[in-house]
Amino acid sequence: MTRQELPKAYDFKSTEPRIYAMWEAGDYFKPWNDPNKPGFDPTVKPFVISIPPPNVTGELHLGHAMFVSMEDLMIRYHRMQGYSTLWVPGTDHAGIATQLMVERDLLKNEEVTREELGREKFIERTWEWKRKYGGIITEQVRRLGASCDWSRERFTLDDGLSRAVREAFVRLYEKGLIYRGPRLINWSPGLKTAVSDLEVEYDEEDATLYFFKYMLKSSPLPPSADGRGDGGEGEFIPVATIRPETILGDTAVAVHPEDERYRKFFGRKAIVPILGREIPVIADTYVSREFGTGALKITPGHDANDYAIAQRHDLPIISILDAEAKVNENGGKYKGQDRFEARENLWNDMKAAGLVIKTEPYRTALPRSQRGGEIVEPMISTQWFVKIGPLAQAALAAVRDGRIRIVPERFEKVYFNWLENIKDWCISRQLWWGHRIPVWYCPEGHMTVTREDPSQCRTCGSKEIRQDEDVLDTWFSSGLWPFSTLGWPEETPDYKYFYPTSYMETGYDILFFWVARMIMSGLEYTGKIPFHTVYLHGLVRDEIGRKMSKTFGNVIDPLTVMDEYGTDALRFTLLVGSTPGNDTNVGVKKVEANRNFANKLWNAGRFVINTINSLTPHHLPPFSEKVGGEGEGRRGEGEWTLADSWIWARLQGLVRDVDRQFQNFQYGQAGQQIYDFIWGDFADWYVEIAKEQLKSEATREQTALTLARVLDVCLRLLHPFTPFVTEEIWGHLHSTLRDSALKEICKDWSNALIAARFPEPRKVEGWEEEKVAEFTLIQEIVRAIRNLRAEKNVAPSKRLTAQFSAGDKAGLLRQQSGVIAALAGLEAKGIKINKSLRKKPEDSAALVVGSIEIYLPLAGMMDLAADKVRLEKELKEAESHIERLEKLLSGDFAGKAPAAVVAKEREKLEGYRETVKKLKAQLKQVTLDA
RNA sequence: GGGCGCAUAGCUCAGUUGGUUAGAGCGCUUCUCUUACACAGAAGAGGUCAGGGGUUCGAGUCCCUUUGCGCCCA
Repeated sequence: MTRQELPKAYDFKSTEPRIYAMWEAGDYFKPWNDPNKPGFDPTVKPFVISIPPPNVTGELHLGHAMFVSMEDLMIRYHRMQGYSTLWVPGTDHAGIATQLMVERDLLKNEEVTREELGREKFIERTWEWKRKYGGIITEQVRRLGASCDWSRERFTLDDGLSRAVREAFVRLYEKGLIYRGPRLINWSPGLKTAVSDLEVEYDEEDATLYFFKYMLKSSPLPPSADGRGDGGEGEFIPVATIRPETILGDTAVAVHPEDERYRKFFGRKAIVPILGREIPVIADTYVSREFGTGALKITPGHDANDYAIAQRHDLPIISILDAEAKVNENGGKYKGQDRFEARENLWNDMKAAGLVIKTEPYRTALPRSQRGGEIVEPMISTQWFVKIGPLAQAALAAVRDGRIRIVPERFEKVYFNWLENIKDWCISRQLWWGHRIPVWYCPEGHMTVTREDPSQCRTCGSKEIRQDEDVLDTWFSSGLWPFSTLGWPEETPDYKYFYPTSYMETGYDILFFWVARMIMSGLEYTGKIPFHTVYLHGLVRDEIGRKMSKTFGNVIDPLTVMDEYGTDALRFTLLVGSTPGNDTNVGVKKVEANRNFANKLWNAGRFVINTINSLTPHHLPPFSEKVGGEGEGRRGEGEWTLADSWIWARLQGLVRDVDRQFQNFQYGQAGQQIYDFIWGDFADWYVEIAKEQLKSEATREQTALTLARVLDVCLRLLHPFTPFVTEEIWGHLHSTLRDSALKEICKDWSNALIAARFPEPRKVEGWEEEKVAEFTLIQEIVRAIRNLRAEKNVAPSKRLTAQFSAGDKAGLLRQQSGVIAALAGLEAKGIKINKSLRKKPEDSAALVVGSIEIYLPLAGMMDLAADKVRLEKELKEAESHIERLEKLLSGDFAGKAPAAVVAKEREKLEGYRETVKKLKAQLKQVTLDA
């Protein structure tokens, strides 16, 4: 049989698209138990994740790469465990972001604004845009290897999802949980829409604190004792503000009730500068006496705290700004001016009027629009709100009583804190791209709120109805995502079988925006939790922990990285470099290292495959009874070599560890351990020993068998992390095995690794510990010899002879002399192993490994002085260990620590005592020779 | 103001029921193109696990506290 040689380096470029196409064509991404197909078994437990839908017109960034990698890992792991697995993909219409994108494009290419175009035409154009660019992000998600069921892909503006949104809105309305009214909201003047509290960000910035005089109206009261406050002219309260233009909307000046400085002014009237309006001086404990001048101007129409004070004191509320944040008719002569322009002009006018005291630089947190970046203006505006209290209570209970688990746990506190202090949710947006609010008004002012578009007013029958102009917050529809994507409000087969979903995996930055709202919505509309586990990953930062930003220029483009190092390398970097809920720093150096790992695996695989290929069937002893059956794991007996037993024991230990890590969501740790095993144990040690074992007819086949089995398990373990390279190697391994003398071992393998079973932990059989200990001794011996060779600059090609004084380990060493010789560069025939040596070999350097002494003939390279230094150093170290252990064992430790732990330490002590004995003898010899 | 997180090798980070010689990658030093791999192999240097206190036979790991940095909420 002829096989084409596998290339020396793993070629991810040609492999990845081919493998992904194979998976898709093979329907591997679909749940094997499908409620829409014959033979469906409703008792089979599914595993379901809904993808956090990326912006439909967005482009892939590392945040996407992170969640796709993480969720694909979860999905592949569960799929390999046999769950009927569904990962629902889809995209979000992302109201503001998309609308801005299209507006910008229209302005740039056609010099037309959306207002000029008109609502209908603009929406049409946005759909066109979506059709043109909407596929880019999903293609990029595919490139990451995402094994989602593309036949179930959804979009938040789909007919079905739009129906879900309308159903949700109408239900809430009917329950009285949605209302409309004028409230103080956050207004984004750039976008000309209301935004929710969450969409406002606060950053410390340089600002100016303006100090001015609030003149008091002459008092009708009689003069006071100190002769001041006599109602005369010139009295004022000094006030400090960051936003002088809001003076135009002031309706009071507030001071602390116990503030002696201003006490005398209570009940007096102050005069609004320039406008001349009279406003009361009020007392409120909210005022901080320490801040500024201790007096606070109250602008209830443009400040949330002032609004609250105004409610308490029944103050009038004056709006002074319009939708573009320009001064309106309430601003007198400043009408029509931009808020910052008005600030300057008003201040100048006040200066001229002698009302100004001073200005000072000041640092404060300014509210900015998360999207537009401009300063958000609190304004009174008529908007739609969700009365969130009852929903929040249900959502709190679901996490409190454990129906929903948040990983890592500490985010539960954050979640509780937010929901306990939640405010009503402003859900209307003055945008065009989104779900239009399903409310119609007639000229009489009646509202009609229906699931189907009405043709007349429900109250008066008027046919002159018009729909509310606003659309809903995008997060309103995202909140329905886990069930709307499965068909809700219809009781579809998918909804009935796959809902509630299993995990919700996303970044902690949208815990409030999205996760909490999904939980509230899920409980409200479906009566069920939308998922039982929330896994939160951290943010991806650059290699030194800075947030990635285009303006800063430190953005790493995942597509470029994948072009350069392959998808698996990027995925492995993101998965292994992160711990739950913690931010992770990514640099291309790490990706490169993981590209190297993929190549290492590839080459180890290549070695195994070539080995199997070169087995000649007719030379083989009857082996099949060893191959199959339950006994295959028992590597501690019979013909298995020490290395065979060792690698098998280590592998089973790895499988147990990985299993445990996966249960605890420690994916990074699991990946790291698989990496260490493959590179450190399998490639560096077992493969090297296998080369020796393959030379001997007696051990050839069992070695090939072990190589194949260990590689197989490694590939299965690693597949959820690096699906492409593992699938590719496994495919070669599978086809090679099928045509080999070892075909028995792959008889129950699936066609593709993606559908293979994940390794399950086996019980320890009892022989493992001893074999691992024995092999560890061999490793120590080999390392000691290599070390000395390197120190003495012995050429790697130079084969040395060696004599061992091995005591009770002589048997083991004789048995393993071939391994030691091969790995340590010794001449196999030149190795002499005795229990003890009557006299020390001449011109030899001595090594001590525990109770074993090793003599290497290094005539001509001997440096007795250096040897003495080396031996003394080792002696000192061993003695310090003895001292430490003796102290330890003579203390309470021996009595209170578990027996096994104590025994282990005793054993160590014995080992060091042996070592010291040997070292001392060596030193004596060296001294004599010198 | 309230809450949370982080501080471990030159750099970036692992280290989850506390077990006694703290690990990896990158970087650094020396050697080697040994027929799986130079995207590699071998050897090596490098850490009082931020400071202090406590619990314990035993603390990087648990508790308290100080300092520095970051984040969230108000």
